[in-house]
Amino acid sequence: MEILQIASWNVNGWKRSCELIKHREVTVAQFLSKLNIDILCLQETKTNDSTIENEFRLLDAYSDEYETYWTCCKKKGGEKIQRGYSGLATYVGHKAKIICCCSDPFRNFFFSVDGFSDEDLLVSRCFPRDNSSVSFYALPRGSGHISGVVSNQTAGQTAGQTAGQIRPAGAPLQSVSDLFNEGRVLITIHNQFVLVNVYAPYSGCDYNRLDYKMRFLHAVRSKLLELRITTGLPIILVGDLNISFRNRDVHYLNNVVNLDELQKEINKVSIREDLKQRICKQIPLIIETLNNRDNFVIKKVKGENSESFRLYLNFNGEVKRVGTKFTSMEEIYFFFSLDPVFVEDKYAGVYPNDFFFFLQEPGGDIQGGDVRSGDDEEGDNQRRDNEEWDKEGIFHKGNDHPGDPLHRSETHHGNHEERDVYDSFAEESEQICSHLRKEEAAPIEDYLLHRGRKNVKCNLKKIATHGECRTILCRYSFQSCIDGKYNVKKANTLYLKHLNDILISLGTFLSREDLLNVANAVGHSSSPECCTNFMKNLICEDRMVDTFSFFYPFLNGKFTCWDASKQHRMSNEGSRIDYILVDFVLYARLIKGHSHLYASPVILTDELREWLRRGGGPSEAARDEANNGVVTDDAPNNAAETSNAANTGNSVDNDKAADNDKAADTGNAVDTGNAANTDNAANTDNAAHPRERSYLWVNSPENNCNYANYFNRLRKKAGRIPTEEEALSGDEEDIYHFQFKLRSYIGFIYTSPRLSDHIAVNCTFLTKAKSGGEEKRKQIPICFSGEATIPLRSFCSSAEQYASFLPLYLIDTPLFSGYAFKFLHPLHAHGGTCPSVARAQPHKKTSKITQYFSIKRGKR
DNA sequence: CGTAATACG
Repeated sequence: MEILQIASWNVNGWKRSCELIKHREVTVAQFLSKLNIDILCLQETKTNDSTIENEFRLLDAYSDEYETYWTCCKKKGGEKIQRGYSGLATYVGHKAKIICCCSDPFRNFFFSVDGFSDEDLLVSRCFPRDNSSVSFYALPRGSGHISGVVSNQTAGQTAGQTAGQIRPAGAPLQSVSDLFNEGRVLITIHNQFVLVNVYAPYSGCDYNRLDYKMRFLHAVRSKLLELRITTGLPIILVGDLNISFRNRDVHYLNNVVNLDELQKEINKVSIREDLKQRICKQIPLIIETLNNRDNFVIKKVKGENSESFRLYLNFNGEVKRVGTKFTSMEEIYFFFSLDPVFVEDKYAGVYPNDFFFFLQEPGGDIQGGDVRSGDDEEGDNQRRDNEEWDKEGIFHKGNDHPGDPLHRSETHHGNHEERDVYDSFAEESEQICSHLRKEEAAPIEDYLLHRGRKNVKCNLKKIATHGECRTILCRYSFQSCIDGKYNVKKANTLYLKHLNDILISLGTFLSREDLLNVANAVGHSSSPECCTNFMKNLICEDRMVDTFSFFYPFLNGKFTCWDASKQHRMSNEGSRIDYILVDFVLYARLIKGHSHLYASPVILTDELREWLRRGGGPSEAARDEANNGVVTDDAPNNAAETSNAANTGNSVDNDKAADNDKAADTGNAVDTGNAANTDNAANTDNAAHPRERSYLWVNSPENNCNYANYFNRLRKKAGRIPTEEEALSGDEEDIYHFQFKLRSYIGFIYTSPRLSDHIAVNCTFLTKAKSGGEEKRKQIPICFSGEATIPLRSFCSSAEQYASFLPLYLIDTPLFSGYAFKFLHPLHAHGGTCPSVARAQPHKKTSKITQYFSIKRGKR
């Protein structure tokens, strides 16, 4: 049973991290083989083209054991090239055979297209959570004109803006590709999936770049939609998304609590009755105090070389000091004022809230250029030259799809919503796929279109005739925010740590467990709602699986990133912003592995060391676990373990096993309302199943904290790289290598904080479906796009099933891609390169590398 | 505080 492990890691400068890794492992290849990583996706490499070319040895960019793909920041803010910023790399081992690669994903995306009308609409779907929508239009050949796109060269000449455009001078409407040019997306297409490596922009501590970030994210989402359609392959989206979407994805003290909600839902919080009453009594006073800034008394304290601020609050005449110290007045008001906080959307009116792309036969009037081989960078430029740029730059506001108002009510207790989605999909998908196999497409199509799924609008007349059209236009629209402002803090909300500060000053003392219980019951992520909604759309609407939270919905304290400047890794005060999301189709191939292992950040505490040495555990529980196949040897590659993992019901495609495991997780879950579970897991000496006890012990908050900072011990205060004399003690050596002994299938790889302020996240797949192989694939190749080799017409007539299901993409995305994936042949799989995406080559050991990376920097 | 170029996370 072949398995494939993918890891994603924000390395915060690959040059240095790589150097450190090589100091221990000699080569990156050895590091990868030690961790059984077949594909390593890196973010924040901070490299540039010339570094890759000139210092490829330093970066281990060339090896016999893998290929490497790179993208770098081209420029920032439309200005000069910023070197040493952002940048991605994907290291691909030979096992994960790559078909092609694209480092310029938005080159065929447009902000605006003219020459189509509502009558051309095939089908559209609105996603009410954030009012984003996807629409397909079937256009007669030759219609549809790219507009609103001004190349950089002509931008200066068209400075006199058309009426109706609010674009400030000096902010030319660029092409989509030119706007997202910071080396943040790297796509590799493999035999069985498309891998999208992403580094989402950081909003900035003052949310200065939230507008850019949201537009970037929506662009990525529209690219995912395009990739699903044009490749027929499922997507694996990995990387640093700079979003924590659940309350559990941020440290409990950094959860945001709504005071009204806390008051109303106090009974959901498992804390002592007297504490509940105390809190409920004090909330009105807190609200009253914080609502009037006259109650804020702020004192400036001069330090030796810095100043800090202290906060005193006037509680109805009683003045109490709150918290310790703060860095600024603004910070205090941001945290303690109950007013909502908004930030301006600087892009409002500058860029339209639409992304367009075409699906059509080659040689059409719009795309112009002929099909070229992937490594011909001129093709792109020629295509550009042939295009008729509309210098008016008119764009349309995406208001065609009035949907439900924003904000669907949602609870924040785990991710039940996502689970319901998965469950209902799995059932329905099975039914429909079996129907499809019998080639009875039409009734199913009718069924899907007519079953009244709301938010879907379709034009049945157009659908009936769209085979005659030769161009399909796809439009992704989004509502960036309301009234040109993003809400980054809601009214009546406080960080739990600040609420705690206030409660302390009022004489109410909550224990760590109490606070954790408050966070789990009514806490919210501190990411802005527009960001969490984006993630929820990926999961609930596009139905991707967040591999970590899906398998571990209730774990607390599992983070991928910590603020290095504040040494927060020591206290495990972090956030989970690095993800591996997969299209639902791949869900059945994920290897869950052993429950405590894919929580994985296993650290060598004395107890665990002893546990390992004995091959048993702190109890019969762990021994039981060990006998069950816990890896204690140094050769996690051995076949026995692999087949064990794959066949003993740990693989999720065995429904029964999955249910059992899920049940175990839920039973152990800390938010069962039992406060004792949370922090005292290790000590809980109840009658729980040994396996559960072991699980609780390994995943207790104490251990989480240990995991988080254990490798700090490797941190040497003196010198950047330990010299030979500083060679690590046997103990540390032990510890270092320990992380490679226990194999994690889905979870985290707790890399040393010396390497990066992020750790790596990983997940593992079976490369072949388990149950007796797949259904026989049809010899109908799927790959069509602006530069596809398959004319849409012939495609439609020979694969009318697939074509007729195109609209269903919107109605049931996983069904669509599941069908394509299961039954049709991706063109890429046998055709070598894929013309629609091949735009970059693996790094090669040659003196002239740069030519392969100058895709977007060619002449315009 | 660390990476990298003098900003950014």
